[in-house]
Order: sequence, then structure tokens, then C-alpha cells
Amino acid sequence: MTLESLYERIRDSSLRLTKGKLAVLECLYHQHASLTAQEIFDRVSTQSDLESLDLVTVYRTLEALTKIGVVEQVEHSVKGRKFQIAGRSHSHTVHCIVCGVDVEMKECLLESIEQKIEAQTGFRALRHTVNFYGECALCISSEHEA
Amino acid sequence: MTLESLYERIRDSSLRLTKGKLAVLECLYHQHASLTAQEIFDRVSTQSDLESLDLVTVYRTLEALTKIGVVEQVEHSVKGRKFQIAGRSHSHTVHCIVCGVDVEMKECLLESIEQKIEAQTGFRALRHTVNFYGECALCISSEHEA
DNA sequence: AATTTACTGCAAACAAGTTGCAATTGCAAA
DNA sequence: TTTGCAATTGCAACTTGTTTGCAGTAAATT
Ligand SMILES: [Mn+2]
Ligand SMILES: [Mn+2]
Ligand SMILES: [Zn+2]
Ligand SMILES: [Zn+2]
Repeated sequence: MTLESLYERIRDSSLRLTKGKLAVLECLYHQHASLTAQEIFDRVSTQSDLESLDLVTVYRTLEALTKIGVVEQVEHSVKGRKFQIAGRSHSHTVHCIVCGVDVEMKECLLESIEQKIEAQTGFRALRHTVNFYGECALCISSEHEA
Repeated sequence: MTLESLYERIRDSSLRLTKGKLAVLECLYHQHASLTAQEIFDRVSTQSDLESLDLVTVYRTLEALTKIGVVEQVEHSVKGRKFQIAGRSHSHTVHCIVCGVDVEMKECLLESIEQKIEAQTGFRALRHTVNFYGECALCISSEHEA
């Protein structure tokens, strides 16, 4: 999925391709993981050549882009709402409740479950957000030392 | 898991078995699903014989009970943070993004994935929260009518 | 009963996200 | 290219959910 194809989808909607949208979109596109609105705001504010883009505008931009399906939202149990380019292949992280590290998994692993849900409930076009918690290998071993 | 056994775990901790804790705990215990702090507050306020229990106290009680592992928290993508008795067998719901209905699954289905995560990352004692979204069977069929 | 320490209510502070409004700007038709 | 309008913006104010400070109250333990 190219950045240009995302611009196209914006032009095809009633949305306008403004500097703000370009900055937010580019920021998310070049980011592999998801970001909070605040994180996007911070990056756009410093990295971009834009003098300033209000945090409110970032929220409104993300909402508009979500509405046309270019962006999607996930809930991170610690960081709250996060945003990412929609439809990309994804995986999930495991969060250590002791040291706070987030470890990324190789792949999503939930597709098979979604198939069962479709069969069991008749739901279609399923999506999901997941949070896994536990104690990471490092924290387990330092526990034994103490 | 009996209610009395939960009281015991509270007595064994540094916590005190107050009217407030009893009310919150009983409310959660007799509830099969999870509840938001506000929902717990509402139920305790009306149902219980307690004249009043401040919402702040409900939050502090839930935090304390979470800390000793009697209560656990899950993120509902629509309703926000919810609370439930920890360690009960559980399942998950699928949320229809069209009509908003929540359909309960028969079982959790994620244990097998947690085993893979343990093997892949060395994490232990995994827990999870999940949100599944899609379009429910009813909304799909009414779409065809229109 | 006296002591200790957790708990409570109330007010205030916070954080994330939303809304109203007037001024600005993208875009496309003329 | 100019014009007109709907989309967009910044700013301030607001809402909702949650947390904190503090002074008084109430469990447990002796
Ligand atoms: Mn996934
Ligand atoms: Mn589960
Ligand atoms: Zn760790
Ligand atoms: Zn539905």
C-alpha cells in the first residue's frame, strides 16, 4: 500500500488534502507501530516543516481519516487510544506488568479465532484489538536472583 | 470460588473489610459480566442498604482489590475500563459496529494463543483483554433489504 | 478501651478527548 | 484566474473519567 494511494482515497472522498492531513498521514505511514494522538502531535510538531498544528486538529484529522477507513484505532491498555494506517498486516505485543516492556509477536494469530466467531455468531468482517500481559523472561529471572 | 473466600483474602492482606468493600465485592460477585466504576457506583447506591458510597471510594476500593488480585480490569473499547472478579472462567463478546449489540461467545478461545506466546517470548502468567468488532447477522440482513 | 493505620467524603486537580465559533483555506466551477 | 462555498483550522471552553490532598472516621490489634 503506497502513500500516494492513500492520498487518492482522500481526494476521492469529500476530504481535502491539507498540510495537516499530509503531515499526520506521512507520520503514520512511516511508522510501523501505532501512535497516540499526542505522539503524532509531538512528531508532527518537531519533525515536520509545519510551524504548528493544533492537537485538536490532529484529533479531527484522525477522526476524519478513520471515517473513510484510511486510519484505524486500537486500544492499548496502558497508552490508551492509538492510531495506525488501516489494513496493514499487523501483529500484537505482550506487555510486561513488572518492567513495562512491550515485546512484539511475529504474527497476529487471531485470524483462526475470527473464523470461529463468524461460524458461531454470524458476524462478518471481523476486526479485533488485543492486549496480552504477563511477566517477561528478564523479570522472571531477576526474581529468582533476589 | 466463594464470596467468603474473597473476604478471607482481604483479611489476609493489609486491607480492611469495610461496608464499602463488602458492597462493591458483592456487586461484582453476583454480576456475571464486568462493570464500569460508574455502574458499580449506581448499583451500590440504589440496591445496597448503604446510604451512600462516594464514587471516589469505589475507585479506590477497586484499585486496592486489583492490587491484591481479587479484582481485575479489562478495557472495553466502547465503555472504557471495566472491572470484574479475577480468575473466573470467562469468555468474550463481539461488538457490532452498526447497531452496537454485544454478543457473548461460548468460550475464551485465546488460551492456545497464550501458549504460543509463552513459547515464543518466554513470558509467563499471561492474561489478556480482547475486543472483537464486526457486523452482526441482523445488520447484514437488513442491509440486503434496503 | 487505647492505639494504630486504613478508609472515607468532599473539593479540587488532572488527562484525554470533544465542541462552538469565527477566521482561513482548498478546490472546483465559472 | 477569479469566485464561492464547504471543509478546515486555532483557540478557548467544556465534558467525562480518573486521581490526589486533606482532615475526620472507623476497622483491626493490643
Ligand atoms: Mn491481530
Ligand atoms: Mn479470554
Ligand atoms: Zn519485564
Ligand atoms: Zn448489528
